[in-house]
Amino acid sequence: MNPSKPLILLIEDDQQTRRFLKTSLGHKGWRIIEAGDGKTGLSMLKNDKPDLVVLDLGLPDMDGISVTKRLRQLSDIPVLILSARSQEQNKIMALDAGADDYLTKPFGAGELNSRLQALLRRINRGYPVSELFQTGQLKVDLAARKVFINNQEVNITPIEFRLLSILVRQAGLVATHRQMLTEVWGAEHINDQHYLRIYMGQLRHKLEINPARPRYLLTEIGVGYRLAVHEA
Amino acid sequence: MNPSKPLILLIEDDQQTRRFLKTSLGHKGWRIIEAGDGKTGLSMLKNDKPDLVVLDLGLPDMDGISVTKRLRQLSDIPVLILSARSQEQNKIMALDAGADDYLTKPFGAGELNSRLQALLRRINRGYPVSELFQTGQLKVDLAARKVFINNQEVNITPIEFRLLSILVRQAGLVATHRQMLTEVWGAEHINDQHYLRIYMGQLRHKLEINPARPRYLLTEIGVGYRLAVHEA
DNA sequence: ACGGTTTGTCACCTAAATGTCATCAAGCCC
DNA sequence: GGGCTTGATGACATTTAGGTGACAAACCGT
Repeated sequence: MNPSKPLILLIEDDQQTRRFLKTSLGHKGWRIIEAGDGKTGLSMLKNDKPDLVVLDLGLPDMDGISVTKRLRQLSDIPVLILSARSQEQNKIMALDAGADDYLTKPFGAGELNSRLQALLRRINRGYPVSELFQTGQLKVDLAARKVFINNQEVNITPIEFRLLSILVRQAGLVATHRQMLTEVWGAEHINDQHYLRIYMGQLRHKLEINPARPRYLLTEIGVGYRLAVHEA
Repeated sequence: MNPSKPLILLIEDDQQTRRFLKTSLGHKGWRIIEAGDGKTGLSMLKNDKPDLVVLDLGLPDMDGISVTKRLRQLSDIPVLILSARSQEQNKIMALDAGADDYLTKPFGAGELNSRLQALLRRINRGYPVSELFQTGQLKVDLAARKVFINNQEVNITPIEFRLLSILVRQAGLVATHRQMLTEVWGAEHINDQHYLRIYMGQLRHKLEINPARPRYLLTEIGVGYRLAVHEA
């Protein structure tokens, strides 16, 4: 997490909106970095690690829903969508794709500010700051995004890591198929349990001594998966 | 936190809105409990431990902002505000008082559903707590889906677990054939008591020292089954 | 003690859930 | 641009659980 003021990544192509937000949010105590299109936005997400993303749906290079999904694949960061489209269907699609909030233009800077604060409140409560989780010979550092088995770092892909962090955050308890699928792929993939099999399989391959008899990543048939808690 | 469907506490005095939400959200897989005023709502929060609160701002007994603040004092539960007032100042006040989202009437059930899902996604990232039920040498952790006998974990199938949870939730009391059959197999299987014999038999086999003389899973002839409550 | 009723156990078969392998397309890094 | 990594997808193997019928045992009132 960043030093004092929270950092917003603003992905928006319209110059006028950008200026408006830059000054109004700046006055309310946020730091802001900007991207004019989806591609730039996604790469800035990786490099600058902002605390929040404000995303305009109407970008020149990619459609907003895709950007949202991509953001979700890359991180758990809160996303607030700005859009001129006020039809319910647009909102539903964006929220189901993983956005946290949806605000239609025109909007007031005050409301935006309060909504961003609300998101930040949520995130700061739920998230463990930076702790090393350990069970048996498996160590996971959520903040640093690193995984170790027998003190050896293991290379983990984004999707694998997101699945693993869900399991870590509720270690010992069951993460349901539904929960894992919505958090990683979005609500519309609730039935794609196939995905889970594939990626849980890959995780097991990387983390388990004998993937066929897992010690850490346990299956709960008909329900989901569970990370076993062992002594160090 | 209930393992099955998320539970919404709806605090709303308008009958029409209540009916509308009850049916539309019900169809989307939520369970709903209702309160007609702020006082009732706050007490239901304590007693029923819902997963989310949907709060109308215009209540008869207290103003909505106070209810929101009070909710926040009592718990971290996500709160979505419904209101007829669409002025920015109202939204800001509600959000700053601790609400997570603000939706103005009229709104669509689809959008509300997606917004609630989004909130739930966020909250699920906290650490759930698990409660341990114990009777004699039998321990059951409903959240973790784990069962222990003599401190040894026992493997339990989905149907077995569902039956066991029914018995745990009303430990000491009789669960009728009818209740167990409808909860696990659905109302149309009320007469298939054969199922119960099979699976209760399997449970006994796994949990009882001597399945023929059960200490935990007792038969109530002609009525149902009962989980015996013993000292630790 | 007896017959009918209720409950428990066994073995088997099938269907469902899960896991694995191979492949293809897209993005990313030099 | 070319090699490498990652994610998505389909086909197939494997494991596990659920359903079913036959039969044995226990229970209950008379």
